Amino acid sequence: MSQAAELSCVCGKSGNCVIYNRSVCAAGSAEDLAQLDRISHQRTYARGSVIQAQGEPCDIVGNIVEGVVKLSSTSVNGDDHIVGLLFPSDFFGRLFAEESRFSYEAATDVTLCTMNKPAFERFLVEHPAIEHEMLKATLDELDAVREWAAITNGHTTMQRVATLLYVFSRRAVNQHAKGNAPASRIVHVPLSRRDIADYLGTTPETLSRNIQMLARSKVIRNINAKHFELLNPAELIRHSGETRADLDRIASV
Amino acid sequence: MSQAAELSCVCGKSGNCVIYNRSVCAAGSAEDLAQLDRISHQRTYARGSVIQAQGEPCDIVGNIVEGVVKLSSTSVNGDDHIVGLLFPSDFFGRLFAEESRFSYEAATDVTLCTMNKPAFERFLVEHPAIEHEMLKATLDELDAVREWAAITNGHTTMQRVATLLYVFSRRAVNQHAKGNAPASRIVHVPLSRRDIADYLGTTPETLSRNIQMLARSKVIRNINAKHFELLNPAELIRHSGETRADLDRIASV
DNA sequence: CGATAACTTGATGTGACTCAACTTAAGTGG
DNA sequence: CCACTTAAGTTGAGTCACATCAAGTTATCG
Repeated sequence: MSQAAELSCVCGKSGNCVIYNRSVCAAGSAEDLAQLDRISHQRTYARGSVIQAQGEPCDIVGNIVEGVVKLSSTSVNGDDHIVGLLFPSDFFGRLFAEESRFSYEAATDVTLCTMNKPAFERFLVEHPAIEHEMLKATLDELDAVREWAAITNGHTTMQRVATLLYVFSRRAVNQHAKGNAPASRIVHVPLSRRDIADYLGTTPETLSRNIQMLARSKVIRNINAKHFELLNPAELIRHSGETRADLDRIASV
Repeated sequence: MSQAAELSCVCGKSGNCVIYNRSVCAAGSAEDLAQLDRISHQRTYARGSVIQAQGEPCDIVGNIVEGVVKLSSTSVNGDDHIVGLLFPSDFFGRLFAEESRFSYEAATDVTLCTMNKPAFERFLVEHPAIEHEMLKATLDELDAVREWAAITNGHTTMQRVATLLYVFSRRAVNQHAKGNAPASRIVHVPLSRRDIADYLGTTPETLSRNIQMLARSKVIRNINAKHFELLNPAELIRHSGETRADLDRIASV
């Protein structure tokens, strides 16, 4: 937070953007970025606030600069379901549609680089190279969502929990360090138990039991509610029911 | 089958394509279509045959002309998971990637309009308007996959079964008739029980029990394994746990 | 430091998976 | 074209993982 606050907008031509080299903006020329710079500006949202409500007309899109945004669907009987998590450099918002079928909510305090949706849509049509990047990114996202759907559906809660923990440990590495660095021993999961449960398709109670089970068997150690120490990564992978290669692929998206 | 066999390719300039007005080709000019016509040709696959194996390099893409293609993922322990079903006019294949993370298999006998992948990719880059349509279609698909993920995850098997039956009844209507015609009384689900189970994230046994339960309570009537008569649509909707509006939206994708 | 939310732990009921037998449908070759 | 074979679908019994309800414990924030 403190660091991101002093940075210019994501696509700023000054080039000091934290996520620049990982977002779609990377495909644009200096002039393109200058143009994007004009239609974008940074905004912060407190944890829990709604960025875009389900079914509401959406007028902003953009990139996550910092924090985690949850993409969720609330059914008629009131239970939430998280269908996606968005991390720094991920694009948010629903292009080319009147309204969003899902709600975008700040799962942590977040910093976003927001743009007026119609303005960005016009920009895309005028810049096929960047629209091409958007298409590629969307195709990757589609694969990732399907992969996650396959995981949440065919596996036990323990397998999902283990997968999530391992993927988060890898993702943190992918974002901070470069190359194929080993997984950090400390895993930070910045989500509440309820959000994790909604993402994994289970309840906070069952989730807690599984986490404690992993802690009792010395696979992880609970530092606090959102921090874990990875004592036995190999065992964690075994619990996930996936191969290491698959897990690393999921984490890389 | 018999009818599709005598039709020219999907994007044929002769304009007698069955799915033309629903596929991305609709955005192209006459010249564009002629160009597509040159790189595409129709192929048929027998039920059960693999169009594109998981993890294999993929060299073809295209549109479904007739039949149903299942997009599935096989995990290490061998159980299949269907992450998507493709119907006539849907695009298949993984653009801009070396290999497909999922396998494409013919769930019924299918007729495809296939194109050489690199050739179509080159075509897209040269035709931003059509690539724009691809992006919109992909965004729609992403929404649909997420919506389905939310359904399979938070609902009981009965709710999923009811949803599937209702959506299939609507989808058939959307494809054959035009406008907001009432749902047909006869629902045709051209998939095997195993495929349906893999799609719904359950087993053939549990699926069968739920279908028989609906039949016993006179909500549907089993004509044969793949055909059902809708005796009480309102009850079916009630069993699905969704609103009618939501179901219709799902079916329209 | 007190209040409220977040998380953990316990007890209990049940939906759905598993293994297994049976029935019906779909191919196949003589 | 019909017996034979094999696959597909249905039904049954038993078990278990997980949701639910409820109480207790630990964080978090004013």
